[in-house]
Formats: sequence, C-alpha cells, structure tokens
Amino acid sequence: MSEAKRLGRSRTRLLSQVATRSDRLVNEALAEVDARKWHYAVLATLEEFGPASQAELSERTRIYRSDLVAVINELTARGEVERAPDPSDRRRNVITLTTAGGRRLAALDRILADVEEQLLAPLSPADRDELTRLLATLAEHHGARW
Amino acid sequence: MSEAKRLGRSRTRLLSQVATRSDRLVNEALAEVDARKWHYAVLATLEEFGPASQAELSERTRIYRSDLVAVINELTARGEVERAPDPSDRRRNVITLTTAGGRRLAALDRILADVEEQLLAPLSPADRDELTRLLATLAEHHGARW
DNA sequence: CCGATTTCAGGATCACTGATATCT
DNA sequence: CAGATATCAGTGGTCCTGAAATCG
Repeated sequence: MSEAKRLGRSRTRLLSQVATRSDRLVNEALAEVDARKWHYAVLATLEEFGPASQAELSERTRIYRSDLVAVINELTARGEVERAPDPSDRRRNVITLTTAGGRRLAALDRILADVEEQLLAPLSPADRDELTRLLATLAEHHGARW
Repeated sequence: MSEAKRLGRSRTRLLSQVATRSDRLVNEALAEVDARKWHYAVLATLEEFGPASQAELSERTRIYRSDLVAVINELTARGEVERAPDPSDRRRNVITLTTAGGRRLAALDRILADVEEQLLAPLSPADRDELTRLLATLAEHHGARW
C-alpha cells in the first residue's frame, strides 16, 4: 500500500491528482510547439461547428468570455483564425478558422493523442473505454445542470 | 448528442472538466464552514501518520513547501494544529494535531462524504468502485515516478 | 563547506466577477 | 428602456521556481 486510507480513497482527491498530472502533460506538450490547450479547444470547436461568435465559442469551449478575448487575439496574431464584425448583428464578431488554423489543429491533434497515450499507459483498452464512459457520464450529469 | 466529437472524446478534457466540477463542489462546501481542501489534507494526514515536519507533510499532502507555510499558519491560528520547534533537529518544526483539530477533521469528513455523493450521484455502486480503481491505477502510475 | 529545512517573494495559468461601451 | 455582446480590470486559488536564513 502506498496511499493513505483517508486521502487515498477520496475520489475527489484522486480526480484532482490525476487531472493535475494530465493537465501538466498537456501543457508541457503544447508548450513545446508554443500552444495552449485553449488554442486547441477553440480550433477544434470551430472546425466542428463552423464560424461562431465569441459568445457561442465561450459556451462550447467553456472558456470564459473574458478569457476568450486574449485567446482569440493570440490565434488571430498567428493567422489561425479570423475575427470580423458580423454584418447582420454588429455587436458580434464572427470567428472563422483559416486554412493555417486547420493545419495547426491537425498537428495539435497528433500531439494530444501522444499525451493521452502517456496518460492512459497503465490501462488496458477495455479499461480506457470504461474510464471514458464513466467520465462522460459524470461530465454529462454535471455539465447540463449548474 | 450533447458533446463534440473531438473534444467530447478527449480523456484529458473530460478529466479536467469533471475535476473542475469536483473541486468546485469541494471548495464551496468547505467554504461554508470556512475551510479549504488543504486544511483537510493536512488534518487528515496528521491523524493518519502522526506529528510530522513540514517537509514530511508537504510530501504526503503534495502541498508545496512554500504554500504549506500559510496553511499551517491558518490552522495554528484556529488552534487545530500546533507548530513547535523539533528539539532533536532545530531546523525542523513539528506539527501536531490538537483535539480541536481532530473534531474539525471529523466534521470535514462528513461534509466531504456528502460532496462525493453529489459528485458520483449518476453512478451505480459498481461504477463508483470501477472509477475509483481506474483513478487509483493512474494516480499510482504517475505519482510514483516524476 | 555541503545539504536539509523553513520561509518569503514572485510567476503563470486558470476559474470567475464586475464594470463599461456598444449595439439590437 | 431591457438585453446581448465584446472588452478590460482585477481577485483568488493552484502549481511551481528561486533565493535567503538557519541549522546539522
């Protein structure tokens, strides 16, 4: 036995430990190519749902509207997305994925696949599926109703 | 379907979402009684392993040595732990759980049990065991070797 | 002199709040 | 006017680094 009886059995603590480790792996891997996980979240969401306002992006990525501003700034500076005023509602900006952004997304996808492999290394394929299912259940349950 | 194909299947992302939700529940519940999760970690570790130096506590709780100072300050101010110089090695402080600290720990234990119940609400008992096993496997694998 | 321990100062990222200006 | 949107400023917790002071 290598863990405490109280703390070692706390699911909230296990969750936080594993998530911290996971975040660290993700951040380090992305930092090597000068990216952050929020960049990935925005690029992936744009590819899946198409151009969107910042409010929509904030809801889909769960990045706070206030933090999203800086992320979009960084991505536009790299030419990976474009920010243009929406002609039909001039309060909105429309954020669009560029072709460079699409290429970037593909590169980040490969990096993150490697990270997941590292993270899940001790688990069998069946265990990985099981973990995904359990986490998805929890995310769904808590994500819908706040 | 309520989640994205890419982001919705990323285990690192699911993990981070669920952990964020879990941390939020923990922090809110503890804030109601004016506590923080680090308070709990220190109190529980002291009860399990007995009096310890700050370096030992830092390793056991995974709270950084620099952050631990403030946590011990807060706990001593409440009378839940005592900090005294170690007579056998005067570089060290010996941190000891007080009886008030023991009572406090019991109260926090009940609160955290409620939080875990909320967090794991959508899972069957078998699923909860399975989740605990998978997370413990990952924590063990990544915790041992850094 | 080297190493361990505690402490302080600070950085980076993240989750979150509040306020403001602009537009519908 | 109410409500939505984008932006900016700032808080607090967490994870982490570096350095100083003290002691073995």
